[in-house]
Amino acid sequence: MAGPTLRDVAKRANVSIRTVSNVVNGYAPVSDELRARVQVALDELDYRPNLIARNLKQGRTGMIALVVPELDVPYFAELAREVIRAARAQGYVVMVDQTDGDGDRERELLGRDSRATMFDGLLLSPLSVSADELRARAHRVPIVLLGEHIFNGSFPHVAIDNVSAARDATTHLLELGRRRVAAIGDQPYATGETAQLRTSGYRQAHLRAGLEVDEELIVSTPHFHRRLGAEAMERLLALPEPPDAVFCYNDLLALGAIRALTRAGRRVPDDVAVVGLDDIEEGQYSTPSLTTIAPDKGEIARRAVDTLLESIRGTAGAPAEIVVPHRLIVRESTAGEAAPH
Amino acid sequence: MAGPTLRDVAKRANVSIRTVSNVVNGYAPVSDELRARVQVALDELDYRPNLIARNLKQGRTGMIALVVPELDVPYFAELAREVIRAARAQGYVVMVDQTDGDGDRERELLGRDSRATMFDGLLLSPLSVSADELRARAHRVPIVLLGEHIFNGSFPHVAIDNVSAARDATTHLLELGRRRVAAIGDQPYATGETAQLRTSGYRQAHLRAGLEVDEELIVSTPHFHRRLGAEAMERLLALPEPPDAVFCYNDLLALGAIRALTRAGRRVPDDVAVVGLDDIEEGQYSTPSLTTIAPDKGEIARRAVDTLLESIRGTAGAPAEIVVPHRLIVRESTAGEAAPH
DNA sequence: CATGATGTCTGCATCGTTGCAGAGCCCTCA
DNA sequence: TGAGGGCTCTGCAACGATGCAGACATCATG
Repeated sequence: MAGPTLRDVAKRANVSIRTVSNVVNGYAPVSDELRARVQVALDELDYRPNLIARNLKQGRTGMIALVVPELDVPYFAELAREVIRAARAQGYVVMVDQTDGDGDRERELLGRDSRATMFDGLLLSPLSVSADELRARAHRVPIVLLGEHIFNGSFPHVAIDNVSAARDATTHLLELGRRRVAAIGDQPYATGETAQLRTSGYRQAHLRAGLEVDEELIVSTPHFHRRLGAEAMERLLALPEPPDAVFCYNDLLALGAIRALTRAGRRVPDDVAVVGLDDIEEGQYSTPSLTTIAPDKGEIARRAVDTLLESIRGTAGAPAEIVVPHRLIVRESTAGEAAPH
Repeated sequence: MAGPTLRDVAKRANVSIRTVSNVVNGYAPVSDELRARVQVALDELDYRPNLIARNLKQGRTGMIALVVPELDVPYFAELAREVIRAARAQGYVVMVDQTDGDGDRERELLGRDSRATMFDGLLLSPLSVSADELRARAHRVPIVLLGEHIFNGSFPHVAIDNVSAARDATTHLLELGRRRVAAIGDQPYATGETAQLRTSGYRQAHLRAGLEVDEELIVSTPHFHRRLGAEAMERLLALPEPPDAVFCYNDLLALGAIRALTRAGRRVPDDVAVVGLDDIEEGQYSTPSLTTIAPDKGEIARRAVDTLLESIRGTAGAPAEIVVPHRLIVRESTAGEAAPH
């Protein structure tokens, strides 16, 4: 199973190992005659360089790791795709790992026996590891954080402006004339920082419109999955005064909410308008199609990869908070008029 | 940036490098006193083993690569999740790469300078590389193929029985009393082997029901994406005698088709019933929810990983065609009665 | 002709780890 | 007492590649 090594090729071509290496890499000048002879031997043996050995010698692997909670959450899958593409453009490959949203697994990744040393850098989308834990554990591998707002000067961090994104979504609903706008996805505990930022934006929108927030309309969910969106919506529909619009903290929640509305016989957007966040492809094809806040995923991936590579090459400045643009995309789930009350 | 090595720890604890290694790995017996001293040095320096060096020495990396066409296609994302999980259960990590459905990229992966040598094995879901090409290029790395039917004895291959899956889907529609059942997703050219198997199952179902296939109702699509499903459906609706049911070769096509139907004002399933294939999570929450053929993805992942590891460990038998079960899941998109013509 | 510059090619050391063979030491038992 | 065995611990070589310094031959130059 083990392939031929430089030594084998060298023996066959009757030259030194070093010369074969030079031919393979084109490093040093080699005469045409020798080069040809070596090339023949390379071909005959079908030599492939052992990248592990090369990596050991050079102290780098050309691999970065992307760690996300769940790969089958469309947002992360789409982001992963962009990251892989951005890394490839810079000559790096990406190893994708998922933590299943499990804090222990996230910590394990930073632990003593982790495979982190195999990578030149880490792109991390943490769910429950705190910045302090990260700082305590991650010494030697450059890290860039994605999405979650646990930045405190220790690590570069790439994300959209969550507050203004949520504000834009909510304002859109208020401008449609909706007056009971619910919010699905708050997470009022330590690791729910992103969710809290979005709640903050939701409140700001009301404040600016001179409206009160009905606290009953803010529903928490431990995760951002379809099922929880549907359940939260059902609870909202059971209120004495149900909402006429919902801002969901991601598209999956929104799709779940729409599902619950449809099942309950409510029309979207006529009875209840729905806005999501993430702009996953699915939202373009759902019925009704989904109005959403679209983060620029390509830009997130590129900035994250670029920042990580700078850090790897040692050309990085101080860790920065990088804010990537987002925009509102209006589709059917909010396109109609509000039904008269 | 470079961390402490065994040598550094050894120097500090005043023992040999080998003893430190023994403590780290627990290989050989070490007296309690020495062990304690070494442990202190390990902790003080925060030693982490250099996995690249370990890999070089041991000739294995503990990494396998999973190569799929597109990671943001839900089926592949869900499969990737299962593969990562199955591999982790066996102590392996998975590097996910995508080829963007690009044959050249698939070939590049097998080429001289590929990173394939970094992996103990390859899980490949090829789109356009043929078995012959694979055989010619992939010598030393164990390979297991997923999904596509290019098996010819050279490589182990894990997939569902595509013919019977398609037959089951089509039969379900026929048994509902539908009589003009369309098929979306045929690919009548060299690299469309899987699609052709499904077309074959579609025909078999008609044959067994004693019905003719109207060739006009079989629509080809170069890819399996939502947009193409919608476009294909529009073409079918434009026929003088449009279908009253559609079997789509994957769920994305089906969701696109449903979208086109809804937009055209047709009711699903009343006017047109729709069946997909893959059982992606999205289909459970779409409106209407999607009847589909569900491959056992967990089983596919486990069998593929197990087979690959056997091959890596050299305990494999002859390459086998492994068939994984599937089942029909009936949801709203076919649950109703056909509308009277 | 001596000198140095240039162009090829080579051998040795090294990356950080583990496999292997064996050195000491202490204890047991004939 | 001394041979044998078990327990710890160590040093050397090796995995397969590249960095570096230098050997050797050739050639131009003063």
